[in-house]
Amino acid sequence: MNVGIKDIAKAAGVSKSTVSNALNGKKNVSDETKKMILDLCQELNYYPNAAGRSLKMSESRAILFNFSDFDRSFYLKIIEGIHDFASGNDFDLIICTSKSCEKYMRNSMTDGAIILDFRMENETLLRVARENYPIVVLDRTIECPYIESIAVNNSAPMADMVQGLVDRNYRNFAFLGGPEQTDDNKERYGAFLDVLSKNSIPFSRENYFSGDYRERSGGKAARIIMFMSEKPDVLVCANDNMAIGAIRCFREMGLRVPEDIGVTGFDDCELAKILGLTTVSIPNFERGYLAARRLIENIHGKRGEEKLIINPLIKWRKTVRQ
Amino acid sequence: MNVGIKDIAKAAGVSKSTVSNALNGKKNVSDETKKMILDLCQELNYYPNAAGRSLKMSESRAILFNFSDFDRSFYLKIIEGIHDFASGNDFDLIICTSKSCEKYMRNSMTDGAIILDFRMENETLLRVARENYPIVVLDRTIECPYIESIAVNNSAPMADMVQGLVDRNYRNFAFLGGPEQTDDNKERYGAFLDVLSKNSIPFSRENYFSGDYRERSGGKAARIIMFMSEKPDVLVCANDNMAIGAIRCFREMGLRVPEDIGVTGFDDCELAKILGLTTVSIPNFERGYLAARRLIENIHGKRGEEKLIINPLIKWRKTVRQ
DNA sequence: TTGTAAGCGTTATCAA
DNA sequence: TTGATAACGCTTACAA
Repeated sequence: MNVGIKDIAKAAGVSKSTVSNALNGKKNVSDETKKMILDLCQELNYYPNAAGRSLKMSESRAILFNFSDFDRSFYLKIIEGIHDFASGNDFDLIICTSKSCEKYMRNSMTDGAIILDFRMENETLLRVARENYPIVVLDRTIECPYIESIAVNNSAPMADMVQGLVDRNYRNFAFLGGPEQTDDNKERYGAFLDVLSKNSIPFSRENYFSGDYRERSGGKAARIIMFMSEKPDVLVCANDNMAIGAIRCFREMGLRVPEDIGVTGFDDCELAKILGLTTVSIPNFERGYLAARRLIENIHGKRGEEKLIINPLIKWRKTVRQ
Repeated sequence: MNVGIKDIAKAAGVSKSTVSNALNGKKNVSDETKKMILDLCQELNYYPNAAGRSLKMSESRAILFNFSDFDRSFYLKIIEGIHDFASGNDFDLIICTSKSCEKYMRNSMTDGAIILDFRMENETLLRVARENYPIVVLDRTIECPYIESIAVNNSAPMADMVQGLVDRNYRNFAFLGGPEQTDDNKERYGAFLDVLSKNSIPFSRENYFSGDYRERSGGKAARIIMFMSEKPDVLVCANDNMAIGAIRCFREMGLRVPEDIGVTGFDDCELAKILGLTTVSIPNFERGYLAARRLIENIHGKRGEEKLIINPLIKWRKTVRQ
């Protein structure tokens, strides 16, 4: 149906092997024949079928990136970082958004994968990762020789930020968490609790709200807070999107930020900059770039580097009082 | 290296065909054998190799999306729309960011493609599109039975918006264009010129600035405008990102928007909402959704539907005077 | 320098 | 209900 290697062979009056050799720059083919074949490929508009090729070769010079949350625009920055390193190193990038991602990790179309999807299960990754299919995870840590992680240090900056809030005289804290199984959320919440307890500030579980990292769940929490008799004076959110949702909702309902209530986020997305949200800034382009570099090093057989940890900075802006 | 169908066959003591039949739900295999095979697949952690399969089948139930501009976060919305329809119809979505995209359009890993990348050449698309590889383009129109387009009506809303500016008593216009070869830009600029000429408002080519749709080029244009002796009273931008870049720069340099100069965009991205940018609102989730629907209809052989044109609305916000 | 033939992991056809 | 075999498009020994 499509023009294939054998069509070229026929048209050129040579064998398939010769065409293959010519195309792959092997030296056992005369310049004359080679030129003829190359011209013919152009003319007949031939393009090698990668399925056939990678079936045979089991290497593809391509990597896979998996994500599935479209609410968070920092994914674009990560993708850009991955793309940047990969294409600079002559690797293609394929992005997969579905759970059927497992299929693409096993089909010899890619040589390794970068995962940033909390719905992806550890078990799946452990099943798939192997000598010649390394994986880099961006949102967790997994003990496995073929899985590396580029971790973001969540605890330290969250602790510093909460301490900063205490120093700014906030005393009645609320926390809006993300999906509870995620390491991100655990670490952020853990650091938050630690600092409060270190400062002997009580925290009641009633002031914990459960969200899903999406803007909508920020609004939901804000609406509940509006009806609390004793309102918290600051809402610490496990990510920016929820913080933004909360701020919008507070303002719509007439609560001023930061005068009536402070709000903080985590991520430093585009909107955070614009809105002046106090938050923790994760360098996402760099994160993607480093992930791609690690993965490709692994694909080339370089193993056992030490775990990379990225240390984000706090951006004090105007959604908390000075 | 990976466990394959023949390993299962061997372990089960049956033939490859039987395993294949069992896995693909064919009815010519006894319940007993089937269960045994399925259990074995679980246990041995077998996963069919998609390269092998699609080589044989030349259909993959997957579609390809191509883009390459990471500055524009509306891509995420489009991806979400595509993903939504595709996964609802049991198609996988693969996203490709590089020019090597052509490779993936030809490798039988996908059944069709959606293109939104102005660097992709028409010629390439014409070469690739065929009976069983339909394409949907989102940023242009191509005459070809296998290429459909979901177009955004650029002219009408741009014309209405510029007329609205005239009605608001703006008289000295500047225009910041995108990449000049793109249809988007041509139509937006064309409509802009039309309305001015209809209103007998002169427009000098000196007031045309050339950009690349990225934020940075908005800043560049703004800086030039700052040094013009006779400043325009409104800057019409071919997209939001450039408008945002321009506004930031104006404000940094002490020019007030809209008091000293009006600014308009095109897209209605997230930031536009926050910043109160007057712009044209393109429904991107829907655009992606419709593109996926069209593409999958085409894959199923449904051809010759009429061209879809999306009509965006104008959002009058606060970067122009009332 | 070129060609022949085997094999990568599947599915489809047809015979048992 | 099952199994043997050919085929998909490609690369690669190895033979010519």
